[in-house]
Amino acid sequence: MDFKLSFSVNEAVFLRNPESSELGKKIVKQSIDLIFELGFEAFTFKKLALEVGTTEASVYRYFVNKHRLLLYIISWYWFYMDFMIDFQLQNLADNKQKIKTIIQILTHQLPESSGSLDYNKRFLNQIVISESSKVYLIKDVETINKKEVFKPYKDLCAKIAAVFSSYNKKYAYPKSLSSTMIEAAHHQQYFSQHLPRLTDLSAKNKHDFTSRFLEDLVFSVLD
Amino acid sequence: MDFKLSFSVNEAVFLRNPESSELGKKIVKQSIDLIFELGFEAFTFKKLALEVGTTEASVYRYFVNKHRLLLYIISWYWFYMDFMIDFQLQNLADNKQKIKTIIQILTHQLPESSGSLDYNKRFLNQIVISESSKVYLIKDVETINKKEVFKPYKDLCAKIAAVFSSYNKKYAYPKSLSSTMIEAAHHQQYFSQHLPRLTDLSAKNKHDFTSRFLEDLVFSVLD
DNA sequence: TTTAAAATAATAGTATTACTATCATAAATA
DNA sequence: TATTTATGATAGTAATACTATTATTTTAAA
Repeated sequence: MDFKLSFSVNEAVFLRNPESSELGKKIVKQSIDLIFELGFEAFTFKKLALEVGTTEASVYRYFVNKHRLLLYIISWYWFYMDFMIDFQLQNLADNKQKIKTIIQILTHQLPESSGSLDYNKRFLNQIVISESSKVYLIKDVETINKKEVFKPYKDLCAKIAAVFSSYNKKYAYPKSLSSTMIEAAHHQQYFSQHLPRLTDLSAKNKHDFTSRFLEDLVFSVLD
Repeated sequence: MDFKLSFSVNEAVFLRNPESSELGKKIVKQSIDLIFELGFEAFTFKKLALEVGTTEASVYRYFVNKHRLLLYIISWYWFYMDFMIDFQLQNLADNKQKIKTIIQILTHQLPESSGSLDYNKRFLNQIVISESSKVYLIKDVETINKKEVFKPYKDLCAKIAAVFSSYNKKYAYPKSLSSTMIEAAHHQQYFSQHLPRLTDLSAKNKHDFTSRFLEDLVFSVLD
Protein backbone atom coordinates (compact mmCIF):
# COMPACT_ATOMS: atom_id res chain seq x y z
CA MET A 1 0.00 0.00 0.00
CA ASP A 2 1.51 3.27 -1.04
CA PHE A 3 -0.30 6.49 -1.65
CA LYS A 4 -0.03 10.23 -1.36
CA LEU A 5 -1.78 11.50 1.71
CA SER A 6 -2.76 15.05 1.03
CA PHE A 7 -2.62 16.65 4.39
CA SER A 8 -4.34 19.98 4.74
CA VAL A 9 -3.92 21.51 8.15
CA ASN A 10 -5.49 24.67 9.29
CA GLU A 11 -3.24 27.65 8.54
CA ALA A 12 -3.47 28.69 12.19
CA VAL A 13 -1.21 25.77 13.06
CA PHE A 14 1.81 26.96 11.08
CA LEU A 15 3.28 30.20 9.78
CA ARG A 16 4.69 28.67 6.62
CA ASN A 17 3.54 25.30 5.40
CA PRO A 18 6.34 22.88 6.28
CA GLU A 19 5.37 20.60 3.41
CA SER A 20 6.16 23.37 0.93
CA SER A 21 9.94 23.11 1.32
CA GLU A 22 12.74 20.69 1.99
CA LEU A 23 13.66 22.56 5.17
CA GLY A 24 10.08 22.44 6.38
CA LYS A 25 9.89 18.69 5.84
CA LYS A 26 13.18 18.17 7.64
CA ILE A 27 11.95 20.27 10.57
CA VAL A 28 8.88 18.09 11.03
CA LYS A 29 10.70 14.82 10.50
CA GLN A 30 13.50 15.66 12.90
CA SER A 31 11.14 17.10 15.48
CA ILE A 32 9.44 13.70 15.69
CA ASP A 33 12.79 12.06 16.36
CA LEU A 34 13.79 14.69 18.89
CA ILE A 35 10.50 14.88 20.80
CA PHE A 36 10.60 11.11 21.05
CA GLU A 37 14.17 11.26 22.35
CA LEU A 38 13.85 14.15 24.79
CA GLY A 39 10.16 14.35 25.65
CA PHE A 40 8.18 17.44 24.79
CA GLU A 41 9.22 19.47 27.84
CA ALA A 42 12.95 19.21 27.17
CA PHE A 43 12.52 19.64 23.41
CA THR A 44 13.52 23.12 22.17
CA PHE A 45 13.75 24.86 18.83
CA LYS A 46 17.45 25.45 19.42
CA LYS A 47 18.16 21.73 19.79
CA LEU A 48 15.94 21.03 16.79
CA ALA A 49 17.76 23.61 14.65
CA LEU A 50 21.07 22.03 15.56
CA GLU A 51 19.77 18.59 14.58
CA VAL A 52 18.31 19.84 11.30
CA GLY A 53 21.42 21.88 10.53
CA THR A 54 19.63 25.19 10.38
CA THR A 55 19.11 28.09 12.74
CA GLU A 56 16.56 28.74 15.46
CA ALA A 57 15.25 31.74 13.52
CA SER A 58 14.51 29.54 10.51
CA VAL A 59 12.44 27.14 12.59
CA TYR A 60 10.47 30.07 13.97
CA ARG A 61 9.49 30.99 10.41
CA TYR A 62 7.51 27.76 10.20
CA PHE A 63 5.97 27.54 13.67
CA VAL A 64 5.33 30.27 16.25
CA ASN A 65 6.33 27.92 19.06
CA LYS A 66 6.91 24.29 19.92
CA HIS A 67 3.32 23.79 20.97
CA ARG A 68 2.09 24.53 17.45
CA LEU A 69 4.66 22.18 16.02
CA LEU A 70 3.36 19.43 18.31
CA LEU A 71 -0.17 20.34 17.27
CA TYR A 72 0.91 19.97 13.63
CA ILE A 73 2.32 16.52 14.31
CA ILE A 74 -0.73 15.37 16.26
CA SER A 75 -3.04 16.81 13.60
CA TRP A 76 -1.19 14.75 11.05
CA TYR A 77 -1.91 11.70 13.21
CA TRP A 78 -5.61 12.57 13.49
CA PHE A 79 -5.83 13.00 9.72
CA TYR A 80 -4.00 9.80 9.21
CA MET A 81 -6.31 7.85 11.52
CA ASP A 82 -9.31 9.33 9.75
CA PHE A 83 -7.91 8.34 6.40
CA MET A 84 -6.97 4.86 7.54
CA ILE A 85 -10.47 4.27 8.88
CA ASP A 86 -12.01 5.26 5.55
CA PHE A 87 -9.54 3.12 3.73
CA GLN A 88 -9.93 0.00 5.85
CA LEU A 89 -13.68 0.18 6.25
CA GLN A 90 -14.47 0.64 2.58
CA ASN A 91 -15.08 -3.03 1.89
CA LEU A 92 -16.70 -3.86 5.18
CA ALA A 93 -20.46 -4.08 5.52
CA ASP A 94 -20.75 -5.48 9.02
CA ASN A 95 -20.78 -2.82 11.72
CA LYS A 96 -19.27 -5.14 14.30
CA GLN A 97 -16.34 -5.79 12.03
CA LYS A 98 -16.01 -2.06 11.38
CA ILE A 99 -15.68 -1.33 15.07
CA LYS A 100 -13.13 -4.10 15.52
CA THR A 101 -11.12 -2.68 12.67
CA ILE A 102 -11.21 0.83 14.12
CA ILE A 103 -9.92 -0.47 17.44
CA GLN A 104 -7.09 -2.28 15.69
CA ILE A 105 -6.14 0.90 13.86
CA LEU A 106 -6.17 2.95 17.06
CA THR A 107 -4.20 0.53 19.17
CA HIS A 108 -1.58 -0.73 16.78
CA GLN A 109 1.42 0.97 15.33
CA LEU A 110 1.05 2.95 12.13
CA PRO A 111 2.35 0.88 9.24
CA GLU A 112 5.90 1.83 8.28
CA SER A 113 6.32 3.52 4.92
CA SER A 114 2.79 4.69 4.46
CA GLY A 115 1.30 8.03 3.62
CA SER A 116 4.47 8.54 1.56
CA LEU A 117 6.08 10.62 4.28
CA ASP A 118 9.10 9.10 5.90
CA TYR A 119 8.27 9.96 9.48
CA ASN A 120 9.44 7.41 11.97
CA LYS A 121 6.14 5.69 12.70
CA ARG A 122 7.27 4.04 15.90
CA PHE A 123 8.37 7.38 17.32
CA LEU A 124 5.21 9.09 16.10
CA ASN A 125 3.16 6.45 17.82
CA GLN A 126 4.96 6.99 21.11
CA ILE A 127 4.58 10.75 20.79
CA VAL A 128 0.85 10.40 20.26
CA ILE A 129 0.60 8.20 23.34
CA SER A 130 2.71 10.40 25.60
CA GLU A 131 2.22 13.94 24.33
CA SER A 132 -1.06 14.27 22.44
CA SER A 133 -3.16 15.46 25.35
CA LYS A 134 -0.73 18.35 25.84
CA VAL A 135 -2.02 19.97 22.66
CA TYR A 136 -5.42 20.69 24.20
CA LEU A 137 -4.71 20.71 27.95
CA ILE A 138 -3.57 24.32 27.81
CA LYS A 139 -4.81 27.55 29.29
CA ASP A 140 -5.81 29.09 25.95
CA VAL A 141 -7.82 26.16 24.51
CA GLU A 142 -10.78 28.40 23.88
CA THR A 143 -8.81 30.91 21.81
CA ILE A 144 -7.00 28.31 19.78
CA ASN A 145 -10.14 26.21 19.40
CA LYS A 146 -11.89 29.15 17.74
CA LYS A 147 -9.36 28.86 14.93
CA GLU A 148 -10.67 25.34 14.27
CA VAL A 149 -7.35 23.66 14.86
CA PHE A 150 -9.02 20.74 16.63
CA LYS A 151 -11.31 20.01 13.72
CA PRO A 152 -9.33 16.89 12.67
CA TYR A 153 -9.82 15.44 16.16
CA LYS A 154 -13.51 16.31 16.18
CA ASP A 155 -13.96 14.82 12.69
CA LEU A 156 -12.23 11.62 13.72
CA CYS A 157 -14.33 11.44 16.84
CA ALA A 158 -17.53 12.04 14.85
CA LYS A 159 -16.62 9.41 12.28
CA ILE A 160 -16.17 6.74 14.91
CA ALA A 161 -19.30 7.92 16.74
CA ALA A 162 -21.26 7.48 13.51
CA VAL A 163 -20.21 3.84 13.30
CA PHE A 164 -21.25 3.35 16.91
CA SER A 165 -24.61 4.87 16.10
CA SER A 166 -25.06 2.61 13.09
CA TYR A 167 -24.31 -0.36 15.27
CA ASN A 168 -26.74 0.71 17.95
CA LYS A 169 -29.12 3.50 17.01
CA LYS A 170 -30.37 3.92 20.55
CA TYR A 171 -27.06 4.49 22.29
CA ALA A 172 -27.10 7.94 23.88
CA TYR A 173 -23.41 8.82 24.10
CA PRO A 174 -21.68 7.90 20.81
CA LYS A 175 -19.31 10.87 20.76
CA SER A 176 -18.32 10.58 24.40
CA LEU A 177 -17.72 6.88 23.92
CA SER A 178 -15.65 7.70 20.87
CA SER A 179 -13.44 10.29 22.61
CA THR A 180 -13.17 8.06 25.68
CA MET A 181 -12.07 5.17 23.50
CA ILE A 182 -9.46 7.23 21.64
CA GLU A 183 -8.05 8.60 24.89
CA ALA A 184 -8.17 5.21 26.59
CA ALA A 185 -6.32 3.68 23.65
CA HIS A 186 -3.41 6.00 24.42
CA HIS A 187 -3.67 5.89 28.20
CA GLN A 188 -3.88 2.15 28.49
CA GLN A 189 -0.89 1.73 26.22
CA TYR A 190 1.02 4.29 28.27
CA PHE A 191 0.03 2.74 31.59
CA SER A 192 0.76 -0.81 30.52
CA GLN A 193 4.22 0.35 29.48
CA HIS A 194 5.10 2.61 32.40
CA LEU A 195 2.59 2.17 35.24
CA PRO A 196 1.33 -1.37 34.71
CA ARG A 197 -0.47 -1.56 38.05
CA LEU A 198 -3.04 0.83 36.63
CA THR A 199 -3.94 -1.88 34.13
CA ASP A 200 -4.66 -5.60 33.93
CA LEU A 201 -1.86 -6.20 31.48
CA SER A 202 -1.42 -9.93 31.46
CA ALA A 203 1.21 -11.10 29.05
CA LYS A 204 2.06 -10.29 25.48
CA ASN A 205 2.27 -6.75 24.21
CA LYS A 206 0.49 -3.54 25.15
CA HIS A 207 -1.14 -3.21 21.75
CA ASP A 208 -2.99 -6.52 21.93
CA PHE A 209 -3.88 -5.96 25.56
CA THR A 210 -5.35 -2.53 24.84
CA SER A 211 -7.35 -3.67 21.84
CA ARG A 212 -8.81 -6.60 23.75
CA PHE A 213 -9.78 -4.37 26.64
CA LEU A 214 -11.37 -1.79 24.33
CA GLU A 215 -13.26 -4.36 22.28
CA ASP A 216 -14.74 -5.81 25.42
CA LEU A 217 -15.61 -2.36 26.68
CA VAL A 218 -17.14 -0.95 23.52
CA PHE A 219 -19.26 -3.98 22.70
CA SER A 220 -20.47 -4.25 26.28
CA VAL A 221 -21.59 -0.66 26.12
CA LEU A 222 -23.22 -0.92 22.72
CA ASP A 223 -24.86 -4.31 23.06
CA MET B 1 -18.66 16.96 58.12
CA ASP B 2 -15.34 18.19 59.40
CA PHE B 3 -12.27 16.13 60.12
CA LYS B 4 -8.52 16.15 60.01
CA LEU B 5 -7.19 14.46 56.93
CA SER B 6 -3.76 13.20 57.73
CA PHE B 7 -1.97 13.35 54.45
CA SER B 8 1.24 11.43 54.18
CA VAL B 9 2.97 11.90 50.90
CA ASN B 10 6.07 10.15 49.84
CA GLU B 11 9.16 12.13 50.83
CA ALA B 12 10.37 12.02 47.24
CA VAL B 13 7.67 14.52 46.34
CA PHE B 14 8.95 17.34 48.53
CA LEU B 15 12.20 18.52 50.08
CA ARG B 16 10.61 19.89 53.22
CA ASN B 17 7.10 18.92 54.23
CA PRO B 18 4.93 21.93 53.35
CA GLU B 19 2.44 20.99 56.06
CA SER B 20 5.12 21.47 58.70
CA SER B 21 5.14 25.26 58.50
CA GLU B 22 2.95 28.26 57.82
CA LEU B 23 5.06 29.20 54.83
CA GLY B 24 4.76 25.71 53.41
CA LYS B 25 1.00 25.75 53.75
CA LYS B 26 0.79 29.14 52.10
CA ILE B 27 2.97 27.91 49.23
CA VAL B 28 0.61 25.02 48.50
CA LYS B 29 -2.55 27.05 48.94
CA GLN B 30 -1.38 29.90 46.74
CA SER B 31 0.02 27.56 44.12
CA ILE B 32 -3.47 26.12 43.65
CA ASP B 33 -4.83 29.60 43.07
CA LEU B 34 -2.00 30.52 40.74
CA ILE B 35 -1.93 27.32 38.68
CA PHE B 36 -5.67 27.72 38.23
CA GLU B 37 -5.20 31.31 37.12
CA LEU B 38 -2.20 30.90 34.82
CA GLY B 39 -2.25 27.26 33.80
CA PHE B 40 0.67 25.00 34.71
CA GLU B 41 2.93 26.04 31.81
CA ALA B 42 2.90 29.74 32.67
CA PHE B 43 3.09 29.11 36.40
CA THR B 44 6.55 29.79 37.87
CA PHE B 45 8.13 29.75 41.32
CA LYS B 46 9.01 33.41 40.94
CA LYS B 47 5.38 34.40 40.42
CA LEU B 48 4.35 32.11 43.28
CA ALA B 49 6.93 33.65 45.63
CA LEU B 50 5.64 37.11 44.79
CA GLU B 51 2.08 36.00 45.55
CA VAL B 52 3.04 34.32 48.80
CA GLY B 53 5.24 37.22 49.83
CA THR B 54 8.41 35.19 50.05
CA THR B 55 11.40 34.56 47.82
CA GLU B 56 12.02 32.11 45.02
CA ALA B 57 14.79 30.49 47.06
CA SER B 58 12.38 29.77 49.90
CA VAL B 59 9.96 27.99 47.59
CA TYR B 60 12.82 25.89 46.28
CA ARG B 61 13.47 24.73 49.83
CA TYR B 62 10.10 22.93 49.76
CA PHE B 63 9.96 21.56 46.22
CA VAL B 64 12.76 20.84 43.73
CA ASN B 65 10.66 22.13 40.87
CA LYS B 66 7.14 23.01 39.87
CA HIS B 67 6.44 19.51 38.60
CA ARG B 68 6.92 18.08 42.09
CA LEU B 69 4.66 20.76 43.52
CA LEU B 70 1.96 19.76 41.04
CA LEU B 71 2.57 16.13 41.93
CA TYR B 72 2.08 17.06 45.59
CA ILE B 73 -1.24 18.76 44.82
CA ILE B 74 -2.49 15.89 42.66
CA SER B 75 -1.34 13.35 45.27
CA TRP B 76 -3.41 15.22 47.79
CA TYR B 77 -6.39 14.82 45.47
CA TRP B 78 -5.76 11.08 45.05
CA PHE B 79 -5.53 10.66 48.80
CA TYR B 80 -8.63 12.70 49.26
CA MET B 81 -10.62 10.64 46.74
CA ASP B 82 -9.42 7.46 48.41
CA PHE B 83 -10.49 8.77 51.79
CA MET B 84 -13.86 10.00 50.52
CA ILE B 85 -14.60 6.64 48.97
CA ASP B 86 -13.88 4.86 52.26
CA PHE B 87 -15.95 7.40 54.10
CA GLN B 88 -18.96 7.34 51.82
CA LEU B 89 -19.02 3.61 51.21
CA GLN B 90 -18.82 2.61 54.87
CA ASN B 91 -22.56 2.23 55.35
CA LEU B 92 -23.33 0.84 51.94
CA ALA B 93 -23.79 -2.85 51.39
CA ASP B 94 -25.03 -2.88 47.83
CA ASN B 95 -22.23 -2.99 45.26
CA LYS B 96 -24.30 -1.20 42.65
CA GLN B 97 -24.85 1.67 45.05
CA LYS B 98 -21.17 1.69 45.89
CA ILE B 99 -20.22 2.14 42.25
CA LYS B 100 -22.77 4.90 41.80
CA THR B 101 -21.36 6.69 44.83
CA ILE B 102 -17.80 6.39 43.55
CA ILE B 103 -18.84 7.92 40.24
CA GLN B 104 -20.52 10.80 42.04
CA ILE B 105 -17.38 11.45 44.08
CA LEU B 106 -15.18 11.39 40.98
CA THR B 107 -17.33 13.64 38.85
CA HIS B 108 -18.53 16.24 41.31
CA GLN B 109 -16.72 19.04 42.98
CA LEU B 110 -14.95 18.39 46.25
CA PRO B 111 -17.08 19.68 49.11
CA GLU B 112 -15.95 23.10 50.27
CA SER B 113 -14.45 23.26 53.75
CA SER B 114 -13.54 19.61 54.07
CA GLY B 115 -10.38 17.86 55.03
CA SER B 116 -9.73 20.89 57.24
CA LEU B 117 -7.40 22.47 54.70
CA ASP B 118 -8.59 25.66 53.18
CA TYR B 119 -7.60 24.94 49.60
CA ASN B 120 -9.93 26.41 47.05
CA LYS B 121 -11.84 23.28 46.08
CA ARG B 122 -13.22 24.67 42.85
CA PHE B 123 -9.74 25.59 41.67
CA LEU B 124 -8.33 22.27 42.82
CA ASN B 125 -11.02 20.48 40.87
CA GLN B 126 -10.16 22.39 37.70
CA ILE B 127 -6.46 21.74 38.18
CA VAL B 128 -7.11 18.01 38.52
CA ILE B 129 -9.15 18.07 35.32
CA SER B 130 -6.69 20.11 33.27
CA GLU B 131 -3.27 19.30 34.70
CA SER B 132 -3.27 15.92 36.44
CA SER B 133 -2.08 13.88 33.47
CA LYS B 134 1.00 16.11 33.24
CA VAL B 135 2.35 14.57 36.43
CA TYR B 136 2.92 11.20 34.77
CA LEU B 137 3.17 12.08 31.06
CA ILE B 138 6.84 12.94 31.43
CA LYS B 139 10.06 11.53 30.05
CA ASP B 140 11.34 10.27 33.39
CA VAL B 141 8.22 8.41 34.60
CA GLU B 142 10.20 5.27 35.17
CA THR B 143 12.73 6.96 37.47
CA ILE B 144 10.16 8.85 39.46
CA ASN B 145 7.82 5.86 39.59
CA LYS B 146 10.55 3.83 41.28
CA LYS B 147 10.27 6.23 44.21
CA GLU B 148 6.65 5.15 44.63
CA VAL B 149 5.25 8.62 44.13
CA PHE B 150 2.31 7.25 42.12
CA LYS B 151 1.27 4.88 44.87
CA PRO B 152 -1.76 7.02 45.86
CA TYR B 153 -3.06 6.80 42.30
CA LYS B 154 -2.44 3.06 42.13
CA ASP B 155 -4.14 2.57 45.50
CA LEU B 156 -7.15 4.57 44.43
CA CYS B 157 -7.32 2.63 41.19
CA ALA B 158 -7.04 -0.68 43.03
CA LYS B 159 -9.73 0.29 45.52
CA ILE B 160 -12.22 1.05 42.77
CA ALA B 161 -11.16 -2.05 40.87
CA ALA B 162 -11.92 -4.14 43.96
CA VAL B 163 -15.48 -2.83 44.04
CA PHE B 164 -15.85 -3.67 40.35
CA SER B 165 -14.61 -7.17 41.06
CA SER B 166 -17.05 -7.59 43.93
CA TYR B 167 -19.85 -6.51 41.66
CA ASN B 168 -18.81 -8.88 38.91
CA LYS B 169 -16.25 -11.50 39.86
CA LYS B 170 -15.75 -12.61 36.27
CA TYR B 171 -14.85 -9.29 34.75
CA ALA B 172 -11.34 -9.49 33.33
CA TYR B 173 -10.17 -5.86 33.36
CA PRO B 174 -11.15 -4.23 36.66
CA LYS B 175 -8.03 -2.09 36.99
CA SER B 176 -8.05 -0.91 33.40
CA LEU B 177 -11.72 -0.07 33.74
CA SER B 178 -10.92 1.80 36.92
CA SER B 179 -8.09 3.88 35.42
CA THR B 180 -10.13 4.45 32.27
CA MET B 181 -13.05 5.66 34.35
CA ILE B 182 -10.90 8.01 36.44
CA GLU B 183 -9.28 9.49 33.35
CA ALA B 184 -12.58 9.70 31.49
CA ALA B 185 -14.13 11.52 34.45
CA HIS B 186 -11.56 14.27 33.92
CA HIS B 187 -11.51 14.20 30.14
CA GLN B 188 -15.24 14.27 29.66
CA GLN B 189 -15.57 17.19 32.05
CA TYR B 190 -12.77 19.00 30.24
CA PHE B 191 -14.20 18.27 26.81
CA SER B 192 -17.74 19.22 27.74
CA GLN B 193 -16.40 22.53 29.02
CA HIS B 194 -13.92 23.39 26.24
CA LEU B 195 -14.39 21.06 23.27
CA PRO B 196 -18.06 20.03 23.56
CA ARG B 197 -18.18 18.40 20.13
CA LEU B 198 -16.07 15.60 21.51
CA THR B 199 -18.97 14.78 23.83
CA ASP B 200 -22.72 14.33 23.81
CA LEU B 201 -23.25 17.04 26.38
CA SER B 202 -26.93 17.77 26.22
CA ALA B 203 -28.03 20.37 28.71
CA LYS B 204 -27.35 20.98 32.36
CA ASN B 205 -23.88 20.84 33.81
CA LYS B 206 -20.77 18.91 32.93
CA HIS B 207 -20.72 17.06 36.25
CA ASP B 208 -24.13 15.48 35.81
CA PHE B 209 -23.45 14.73 32.19
CA THR B 210 -20.18 13.00 33.00
CA SER B 211 -21.61 10.94 35.83
CA ARG B 212 -24.53 9.77 33.71
CA PHE B 213 -22.22 8.79 30.88
CA LEU B 214 -19.89 6.91 33.22
CA GLU B 215 -22.68 5.11 35.04
CA ASP B 216 -24.06 3.89 31.76
CA LEU B 217 -20.62 2.83 30.63
CA VAL B 218 -19.49 1.06 33.77
CA PHE B 219 -22.71 -0.88 34.35
CA SER B 220 -22.88 -1.89 30.69
CA VAL B 221 -19.38 -3.27 30.96
CA LEU B 222 -19.92 -5.04 34.26
CA ASP B 223 -23.41 -6.42 33.65
C1' DT C 1 18.52 36.46 -18.92
C1' DT C 2 18.06 39.87 -15.78
C1' DT C 3 15.67 41.36 -12.01
C1' DA C 4 12.92 41.20 -8.22
C1' DA C 5 11.04 38.63 -4.62
C1' DA C 6 11.29 35.22 -1.23
C1' DA C 7 13.73 32.04 1.76
C1' DT C 8 17.54 31.01 4.46
C1' DA C 9 21.87 31.74 7.13
C1' DA C 10 24.51 34.18 10.36
C1' DT C 11 24.58 36.80 14.11
C1' DA C 12 23.05 39.49 17.97
C1' DG C 13 20.21 40.72 21.55
C1' DT C 14 16.44 40.61 25.35
C1' DA C 15 13.35 39.17 28.93
C1' DT C 16 12.18 35.32 31.42
C1' DT C 17 12.85 30.75 33.36
C1' DA C 18 14.85 27.53 36.23
C1' DC C 19 17.65 27.06 38.93
C1' DT C 20 22.22 27.45 42.72
C1' DA C 21 24.91 29.91 46.14
C1' DT C 22 25.98 32.99 49.93
C1' DC C 23 25.23 35.37 53.94
C1' DA C 24 22.59 37.77 57.39
C1' DT C 25 18.85 37.55 60.48
C1' DA C 26 14.90 35.76 62.88
C1' DA C 27 12.54 32.03 65.19
C1' DA C 28 12.30 27.77 67.45
C1' DT C 29 14.54 24.22 70.46
C1' DA C 30 17.81 22.11 73.54
C1' DT D 1 21.76 31.03 76.61
C1' DA D 2 23.55 28.62 72.98
C1' DT D 3 22.62 26.56 68.84
C1' DT D 4 20.36 24.63 65.36
C1' DT D 5 16.97 25.59 61.79
C1' DA D 6 14.14 28.43 58.77
C1' DT D 7 13.64 32.39 56.24
C1' DG D 8 14.92 36.70 53.81
C1' DA D 9 17.74 39.33 50.88
C1' DT D 10 20.54 39.42 47.23
C1' DA D 11 23.35 37.80 43.44
C1' DG D 12 24.51 35.07 39.78
C1' DT D 13 24.31 31.56 35.80
C1' DA D 14 22.97 28.75 31.97
C1' DA D 15 19.21 27.85 29.24
C1' DT D 16 14.76 29.04 27.13
C1' DA D 17 11.80 31.45 24.24
C1' DC D 18 11.67 34.44 21.66
C1' DT D 19 12.61 39.15 18.16
C1' DA D 20 15.45 41.81 15.04
C1' DT D 21 18.92 42.86 11.47
C1' DT D 22 21.62 42.14 7.67
C1' DA D 23 23.86 39.33 4.25
C1' DT D 24 23.50 35.67 1.06
C1' DT D 25 21.37 32.27 -1.66
C1' DT D 26 17.52 30.31 -4.13
C1' DT D 27 13.41 30.68 -6.76
C1' DA D 28 10.08 32.82 -9.72
C1' DA D 29 8.50 36.57 -12.77
C1' DA D 30 9.30 39.94 -16.41
